[in-house]
Amino acid sequence: MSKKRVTLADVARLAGLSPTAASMILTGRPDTRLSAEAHARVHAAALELGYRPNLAARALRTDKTRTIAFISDVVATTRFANGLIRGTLEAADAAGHVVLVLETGGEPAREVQAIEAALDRQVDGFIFAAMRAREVFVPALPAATRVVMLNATSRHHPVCILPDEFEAGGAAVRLLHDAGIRDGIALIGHNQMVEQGLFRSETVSRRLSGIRTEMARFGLDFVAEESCWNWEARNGYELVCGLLERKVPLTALLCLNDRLAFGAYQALGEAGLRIPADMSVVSFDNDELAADLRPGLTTFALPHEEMGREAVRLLLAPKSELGEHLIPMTATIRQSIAIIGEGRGLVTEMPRPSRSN
Amino acid sequence: MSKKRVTLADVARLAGLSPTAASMILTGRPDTRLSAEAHARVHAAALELGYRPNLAARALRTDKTRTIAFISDVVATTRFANGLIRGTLEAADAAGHVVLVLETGGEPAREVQAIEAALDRQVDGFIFAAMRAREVFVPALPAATRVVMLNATSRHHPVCILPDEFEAGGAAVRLLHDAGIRDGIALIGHNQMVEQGLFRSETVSRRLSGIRTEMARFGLDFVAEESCWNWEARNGYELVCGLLERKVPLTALLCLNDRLAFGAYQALGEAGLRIPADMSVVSFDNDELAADLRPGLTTFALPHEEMGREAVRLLLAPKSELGEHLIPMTATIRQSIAIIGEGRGLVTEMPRPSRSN
DNA sequence: CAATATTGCTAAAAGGATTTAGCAAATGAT
DNA sequence: ATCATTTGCTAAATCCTTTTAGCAATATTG
Repeated sequence: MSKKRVTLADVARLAGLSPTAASMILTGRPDTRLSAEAHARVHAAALELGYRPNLAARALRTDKTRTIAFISDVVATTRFANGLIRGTLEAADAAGHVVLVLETGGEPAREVQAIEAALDRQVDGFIFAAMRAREVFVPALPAATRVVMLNATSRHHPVCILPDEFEAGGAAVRLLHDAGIRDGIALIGHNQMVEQGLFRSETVSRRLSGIRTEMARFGLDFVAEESCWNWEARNGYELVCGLLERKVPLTALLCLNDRLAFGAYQALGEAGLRIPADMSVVSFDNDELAADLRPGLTTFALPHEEMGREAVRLLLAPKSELGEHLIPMTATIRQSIAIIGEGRGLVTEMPRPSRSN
Repeated sequence: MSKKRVTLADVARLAGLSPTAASMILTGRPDTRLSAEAHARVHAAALELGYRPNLAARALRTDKTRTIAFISDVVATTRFANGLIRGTLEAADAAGHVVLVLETGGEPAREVQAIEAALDRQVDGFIFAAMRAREVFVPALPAATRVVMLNATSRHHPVCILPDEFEAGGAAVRLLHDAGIRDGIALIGHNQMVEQGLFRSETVSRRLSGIRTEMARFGLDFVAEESCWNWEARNGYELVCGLLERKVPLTALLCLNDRLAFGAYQALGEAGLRIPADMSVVSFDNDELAADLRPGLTTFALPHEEMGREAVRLLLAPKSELGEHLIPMTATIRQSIAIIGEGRGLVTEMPRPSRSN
């Protein structure tokens, strides 16, 4: 009938024991010498009263909150890197932790604020996530703070998680090669600066490096390398229109992301070319879009969800496992490549939640 | 040099005052009678030591954490309702609060767990969000708990925020009417069950109701009402292919979401029909997709971001403002309607973050 | 049997803030 | 000069849990 919260003292009283005993039993201390009967009485009392420990009080004493701070530029608030947060939430939940999500828009001032807000709340660790894999500036933190960089790197925090772009780049080339394609392959979205790792994501330069390495291994050459700065649908459209106008002999398009590929689809459609009969297309990201295109787009997914899960695992691991953790990118095979050889890394498509409003 | 946290006692000591005084001054109590000099000394000391209050300790005493629980089915982890969380984070940040994000996948068991995890951490209030606006089951909560339903409703929690679908439905019809279109309007995605509010989102039934009311007001009739259960691109494609086969005389397609519209684009494209010259299209959602289509799709955006902000405002408002809070949906005018009259509610398109990996 | 170990449990302190009750000095009223 | 207020500040209690140190009773050992 009383409106107050049930406290540990209440449980102890009902069990006829001291709060000390109740605490030891409920927190499952190993070395305690309390009787089996005491255990039973305390657990029964806790159940009967519906006891829930006050985590603020516990945090005050133990400095542990079972709370993780997820600090990102725009991960939670754009659709792009959504899997990162999905994986993080899922793994945190499984580990009995909870996630404080803070977005900074990449602004250093807000970043500092976010970190302070999290520190004030005694979080157990930090995950710094970035929408595009990149070096992220992390303001100074207390020495012992546990930190994992997710889809990001940092000079001061060596534990980081990245997609294995080099391998995926090679795999994309293999997919075309296995399909019997030898000539007329165009690279869509190449950019000198990016390739040299000067701008944007460091990982994309690895993707390109993987592509070139594998092309060389097979003795293949690009018939064209179309460069652009942004990777939007419009850019893909314009680049492919250009190629068609110049009558470059094309067999396959290796697009650096799905939006470029979407633009390519539009250009090819308007030119009356059929995919994959007249042209094969392969791409990266596995955007939601890729499944809706006609025909479905074969593309290498960024393993965001898996990366998020791994971030939580590393953050809560007993000792930190330093270094880069590369997560494999798997191909989702659809119908955009005229497959002659057998597909590798084939993944059946996952059902997605459908939407109605 | 010491590694320990700076505590209020340290500040008080440095200022030559009691912790009581320091607390009163730093929390900015109004009625205190402490001297101006004392204020100055305490603030100076806090600054010098870099004092940050321990929120766990404060929470223990005051039961306030400046933390909000955002509990949703799949909002944070799908791209669809992303704006909800963006708006929430933004407004919470502005109000000096922090957001605990918990996803339940809509499973009642996980919902209960999530609520308990949040209650254990003494959150100041709950926002229950749903991907599609719908009645959400909320497990019992302590009586005084502050709750806002976001894009959702609940029998027990009267404060809710919904998009103004009725109005938007009418506005979509007006857009076509203003463009001089009188005949050959097809409704794509109609569904009897949805319209009666029996399934899915309650708000979509309002959207349909707004559409029909406005059609009636103008004395217009649909030339066809194509029904389907899912609202994916493939459904739009199939429905429009069907209409074309049956040679229904079409002028405009009123699609119930952008994915259906995307499918319609594909079907029209394959049939060699041009938008908007041969066919106007209008739709709902303002999916990212809508901007990438050729031509750009005119569509009514779900005001998710604004809704998220409003949720925080209502949650933290001094007294709860009961009832439904309808947020207007604004049209983003692109090129998919042959505009003859003048466009209303025209919104220039916002730049979106571009993406490269 | 006396000395020692073990068992089963508890009192009290600690963690860091807020808040209630109240003290001493200065000021004002009579 | 005396009593009542006001001013400026503080001691101590409180929130709830964990943890250290240790007590009393029983069991074991020499």
